[in-house]
Amino acid sequence: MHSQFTIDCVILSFDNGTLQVLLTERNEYPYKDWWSIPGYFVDKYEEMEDAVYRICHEMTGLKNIYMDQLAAFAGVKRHPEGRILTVAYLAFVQYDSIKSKIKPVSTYMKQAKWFAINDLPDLAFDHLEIINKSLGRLKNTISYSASLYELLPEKFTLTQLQLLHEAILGKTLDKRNFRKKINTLGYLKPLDEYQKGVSYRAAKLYKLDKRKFHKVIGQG
Amino acid sequence: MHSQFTIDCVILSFDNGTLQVLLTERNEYPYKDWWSIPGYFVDKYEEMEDAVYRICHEMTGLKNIYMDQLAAFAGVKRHPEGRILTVAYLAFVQYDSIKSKIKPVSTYMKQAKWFAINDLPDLAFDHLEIINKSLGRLKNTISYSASLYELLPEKFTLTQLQLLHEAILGKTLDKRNFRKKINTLGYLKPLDEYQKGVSYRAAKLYKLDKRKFHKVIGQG
DNA sequence: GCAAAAGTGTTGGGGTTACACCCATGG
DNA sequence: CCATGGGTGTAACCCCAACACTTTTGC
Repeated sequence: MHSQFTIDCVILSFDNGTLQVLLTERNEYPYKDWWSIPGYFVDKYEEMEDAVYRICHEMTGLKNIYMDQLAAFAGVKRHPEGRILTVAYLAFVQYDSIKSKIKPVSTYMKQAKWFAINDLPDLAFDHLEIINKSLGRLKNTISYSASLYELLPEKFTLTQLQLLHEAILGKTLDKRNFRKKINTLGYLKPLDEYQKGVSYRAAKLYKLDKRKFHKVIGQG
Repeated sequence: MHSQFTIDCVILSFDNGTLQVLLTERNEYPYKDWWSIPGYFVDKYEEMEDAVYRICHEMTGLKNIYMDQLAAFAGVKRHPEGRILTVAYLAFVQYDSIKSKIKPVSTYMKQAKWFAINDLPDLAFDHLEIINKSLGRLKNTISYSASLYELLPEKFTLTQLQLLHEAILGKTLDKRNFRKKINTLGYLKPLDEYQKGVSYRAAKLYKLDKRKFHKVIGQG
């Protein structure tokens, strides 16, 4: 028995210099065979915080990802079978580590697939609007949120981090200034490891020092 | 005929150096005779943007105030008669100009009254949580939002503006630095008018130049 | 004249911007 | 040896924080 509202999850990632969003192909009416952001009805006695994890898992196969509430959407005509309110959530995940795990558990979705944010298919319901709202949120919370680093591999190069910032902000940044700033932040740990398999000078790898991050951000 | 979700309005104001929130005394069960933030059910075919104005007017007598969506709240136990999701909205209004107009239109509320944010009565439902979330939002959006100035009279002194910032940020600010910063903003218009009825040097009055505000903020 | 708040500048430090070349690696 | 991205410093400027006294007014 479920309630009369749904949860939809905007799951963003970063690959190839562009932001990616995880979409699912619907296997049920309405909007059968359309791409949509993963979502479903909340159970009657289920807290939203629990529902969002369950639904994300059932629709995409992904587990244990951290989601933030984005907004409620309740346009009278957003759902063809009568108004259904949805609460949208936003999550960041790193592309590579979960690539192979993406597969709907529920038969409600046929498949799940990444799409570049600039090259989306037609979307079910008002899901385009929801995605656009997510991008605005991302722009505002950049650099205040550890979850930004969920978008990158655990070990990343400074160039990857810069490309991510550029993709979010929609403008190019100066390499030297970017690195200077990164240094002053104090919560990026340089590793004694380097990129592999590239046909040019291998870049140093870094990782987020979560301890220090929370110390620094907690105060600022 | 209404839907199965409600809208609740956090209406903030500023008077006497402290933030104030407008609460309504409930005249119906559940939580009859309790103080609550004004809210009610959305009609089945009513857009949220319309509902929020209607509900605000019916419960408080206030019209034409601008509201922003804050978040959805849907705790299983938040409503004693079964889970009811609410979408909370946030508005700022200036205290003096609407003091006399505050009176519920609907009999669903007995009265509406301002409370200092630091001295709230027990509240119905999860309304305390909703108010606390509003204050967090206010802190984050300070100085980016023209609606901040809805909290002040149309003509205000720089000291009033400073006290408002201090109330929101929860710390004192340096007078000279504050004024210097205000000057650089470029969207506060000094008037050729002064405070009246004070027993000390009368302060110059200012008002927000909305034209310039949108020019400046639109770019930054 | 006194109480109460208005109004006003300067300095030092920290952060941001603009800008260009050499280095290491794989093919 | 060439193509590709990795990595590095300095100077000008702007913004922010710290700090105290004089002015105006009503009573």
